[in-house]
Amino acid sequence: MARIVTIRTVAERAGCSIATVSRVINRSAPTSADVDARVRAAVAELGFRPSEIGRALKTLRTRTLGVVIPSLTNPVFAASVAGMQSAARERQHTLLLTATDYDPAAESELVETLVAQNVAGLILTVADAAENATLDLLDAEGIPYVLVHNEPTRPGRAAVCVDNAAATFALTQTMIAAGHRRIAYLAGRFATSDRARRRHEGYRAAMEAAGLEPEAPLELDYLGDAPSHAEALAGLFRAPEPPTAALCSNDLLALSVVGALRTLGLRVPDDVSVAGFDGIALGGAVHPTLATVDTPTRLMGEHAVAMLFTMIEAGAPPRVERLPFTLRPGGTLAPEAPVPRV
Amino acid sequence: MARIVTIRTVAERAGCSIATVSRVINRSAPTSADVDARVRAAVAELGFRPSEIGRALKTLRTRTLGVVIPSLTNPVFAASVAGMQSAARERQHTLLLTATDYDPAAESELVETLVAQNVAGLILTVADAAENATLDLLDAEGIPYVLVHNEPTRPGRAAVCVDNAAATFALTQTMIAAGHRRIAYLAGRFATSDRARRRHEGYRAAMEAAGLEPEAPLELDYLGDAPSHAEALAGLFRAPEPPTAALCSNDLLALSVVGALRTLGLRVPDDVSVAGFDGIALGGAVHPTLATVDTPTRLMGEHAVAMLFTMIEAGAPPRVERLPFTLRPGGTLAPEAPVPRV
DNA sequence: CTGTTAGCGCTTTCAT
DNA sequence: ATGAAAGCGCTAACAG
Repeated sequence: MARIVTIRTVAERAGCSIATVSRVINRSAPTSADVDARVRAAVAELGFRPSEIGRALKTLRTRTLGVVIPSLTNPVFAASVAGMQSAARERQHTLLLTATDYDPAAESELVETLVAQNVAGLILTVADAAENATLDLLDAEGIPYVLVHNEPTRPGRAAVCVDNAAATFALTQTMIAAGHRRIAYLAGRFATSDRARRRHEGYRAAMEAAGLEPEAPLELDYLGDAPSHAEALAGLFRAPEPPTAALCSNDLLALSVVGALRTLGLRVPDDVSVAGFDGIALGGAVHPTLATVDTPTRLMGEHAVAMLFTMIEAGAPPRVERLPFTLRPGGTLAPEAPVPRV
Repeated sequence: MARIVTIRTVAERAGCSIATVSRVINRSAPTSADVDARVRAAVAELGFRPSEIGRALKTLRTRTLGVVIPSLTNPVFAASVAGMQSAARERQHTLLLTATDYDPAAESELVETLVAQNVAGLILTVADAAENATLDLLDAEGIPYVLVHNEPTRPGRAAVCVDNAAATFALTQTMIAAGHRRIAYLAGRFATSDRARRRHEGYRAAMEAAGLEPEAPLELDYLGDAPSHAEALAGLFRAPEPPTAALCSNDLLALSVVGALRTLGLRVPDDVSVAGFDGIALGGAVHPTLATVDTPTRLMGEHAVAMLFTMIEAGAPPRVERLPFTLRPGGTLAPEAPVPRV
């Protein structure tokens, strides 16, 4: 199966030593035009590709980046992995991809698996970047890594993210400016997303800055289907003074909430406005379009790889790169109709 | 950096030879309870994880599966990769993920990269499974691989897919039963998707079986945005006798087409019915919901891994596994209103 | 400019 | 039941 043609086969065919073959292939030392041509011919004839394994064992360095994300099913992570893949390919690297399925306990196991493969570095989105034994381990072993989406609170951790609190602050302000006063905050599970928590802080700050009462966050599982969300939302939206708007901690949840509200007989945005967070492509394909915070998800993946390489190759210190976000208007966010103000 | 603790470190600590450490770790030969305990203690204390590289070099076999897909941005592929990842993890394997970005020329390069990494096997979705030099190469080298989504025409190629033609045949019949007579077929680029071609065959067969005139397929790039699609569709739908329904070769395209039709001032489904293919989750989240062929995308990824393992470990011959599909009704598909029939 | 050789971490005979 | 030693494919000293 696998490889039968090794560097030795090539050396024999070219009539030189394996060291010379290596030199020609990697241009790691000058070689004569003569032997150079013979080696290249032999390589071509035999269809030789040097084994990454052999190289890795010698150099203790692979051309592989380990990736740990919660799930590929969320387009946000799919997009950032797409960015990583593209950036990694530009640098002749490949991605070793793993997913936790939102199980924080899986993180350490997956990281160990990846470390055992001698990945050159890691890119990960974890449940909680603050309290994380796995990251401590990587720090201790000096293995370079970059967080994506996570916005680390403690210094010394490299990350590519957006300013989550500032973004929800701005989004909440927009909703308030549209006349909304009772704005619900619906979140994915806080336990598996420090993003959801940071985003809630921005919401609360904006509410308080406007002299409004922040609602207690309602935690939903956005992997759940719309019917289950309808149940969870029924109490909130059938109360005497229901919210006129809902800020959701991510787009997938927001889309599901729109469906759930319809199930409850509420119109979006006429009865309830909805906004999300992330800016997934499909938010623009639905009708009405989803109002959201547009984050450069794919770019975040690309930048994470770029940053990881500066750490690996130039020994750059960890830093946090906050990419710009924009508010994306959408049909799901309307002026609060019944009692219009300012 | 990487690993400082090797099998030798463990052997010293446990006071035995490295061979014994290996035996204990892999249970590859009986060991005394005494040394067994010492080795395990040493492993735990030192935090030792055997290097996959060292193991791979010796055995010429990694615990890694190579994956080649067109793009992670399409939820269909993201879902099948999610299935692969989960199935691979169950078997202590990881995925080496690459994407072609719909460039068929990239396929061979990526496969070579993966083969150079000594992957245990490959799972791929290619532009065209029939004419494919890369697959011929894998066949020649005897490297096990399984296609996903592709429905190979030539025997001898392992694949997990659905019966694309049968599915669009059934879907087209449903549209015809709803009274539609002029049904357009909108496709992603045929050149990069043998699926789109197979699906068109089913459409044409159903139209002809009903004595209707199949429309020439209109090729669209579903990575294009809705405005560009609106232009492309304007001619077709502003003709004197426009189609009353559009069958799209995939869901992402269908969602985009729904948006484009709206841009043209056409209502869905009142003026034009739309159906897709794939069954991506978000088709159920939009309003109206997308009528489509529901394919078990994630399951296809899982089955592909399972099949690959039977080939790797049991030397099972390549076979084609066709998974069941279902027609998913949706709000985008309505009875043809103006002239209702049967 | 080129060849020889050691050795990366591990598994696996072959002895004992 | 355990150890010694070879060797997987490659790179990098070191010689020449």
